[in-house]
Amino acid sequence: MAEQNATTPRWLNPAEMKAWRQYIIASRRLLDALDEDLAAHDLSMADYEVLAQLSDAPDRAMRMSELAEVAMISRSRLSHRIKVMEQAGWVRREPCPVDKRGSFAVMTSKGWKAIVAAAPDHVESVRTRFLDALDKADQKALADIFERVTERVKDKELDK
Amino acid sequence: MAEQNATTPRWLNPAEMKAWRQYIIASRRLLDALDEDLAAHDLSMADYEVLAQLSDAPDRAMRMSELAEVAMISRSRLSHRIKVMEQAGWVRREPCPVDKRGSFAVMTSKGWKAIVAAAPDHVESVRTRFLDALDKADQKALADIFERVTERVKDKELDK
DNA sequence: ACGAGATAGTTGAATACTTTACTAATGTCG
DNA sequence: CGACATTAGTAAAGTATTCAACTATCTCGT
Repeated sequence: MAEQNATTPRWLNPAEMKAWRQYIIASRRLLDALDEDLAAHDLSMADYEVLAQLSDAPDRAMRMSELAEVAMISRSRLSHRIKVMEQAGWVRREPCPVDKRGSFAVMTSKGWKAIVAAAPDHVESVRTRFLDALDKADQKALADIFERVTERVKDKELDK
Repeated sequence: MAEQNATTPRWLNPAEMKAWRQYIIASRRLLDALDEDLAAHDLSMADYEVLAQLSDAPDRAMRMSELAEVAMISRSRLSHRIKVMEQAGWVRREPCPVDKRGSFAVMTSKGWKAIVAAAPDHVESVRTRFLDALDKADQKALADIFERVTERVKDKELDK
């Protein structure tokens, strides 16, 4: 249960409200737009992230749990997605010899082709829809701000 | 189909990469955390947004299409959500007398109580997890940046 | 006034995701 | 060693969301 805010809540002042609303609205639009762009390659942002992480791993193989972790999705969800990626021929599973409970997701050459085909368009989307709106100072400011946000979110995570 | 990037793609340089990754990762964590916080009130971010928008409308009533628009979800999705909110007794539908195709979503007093109960906790979440990481200059910088992002995304939307 | 197209809203089916529970294997601590 | 808790991964069931019709109404040009 959330803590009781017994005291009068401190509503957002106009500047806070503007920062929050602009951020949250732009982010939704941006993410939707990036998803639309990726749809041309039959990918969602989540699937792209899974494949991108996998393609960066040694031998383009990764344990399921670790892949779920770095792609920031649940194990169950990853399991489902890998099932459909397997059907698409982009990935196959291999048992882990060391830990017999475990299994690897391994990217196939077809999967590699898929990510290589999608990546340039995706990067270009990120540029034209997001990065091009930022000068160098903005890049730095954003990186710093969201690094702090990550810290805060993580901290609060712990004390629950 | 996406435009062909026939030329060598311009990959992200380290500063660009950092801004993008910090932003995207922090945002996912943040949104997940806010959703978790709202779960204490049986709400998702999307449902909260629907109710918040509705509670701000004159007579706490709004046409379905307009509500979908401002809450940034599809009409179909809104239709489904309103069905469950109706079951929860938070909202009821009323036919529009002027346009007989149309209908209003109207917030009930029970729905009002629900949003009034959730809002202070939610605002507090937004503060502690996000706004508290920003000083006044950051607030301004963020608002400006994401205003530009919204413009860019909207512009590209048009030329497709 | 009327017919072609647009709009509002909903629905059912398909797909995606979450939750919960389960198996099998591993770690751990007396 | 050997019970007990923990971890890896999956799967079934339940819920949510998208997609593709579909109905009813409205708009507009002629």
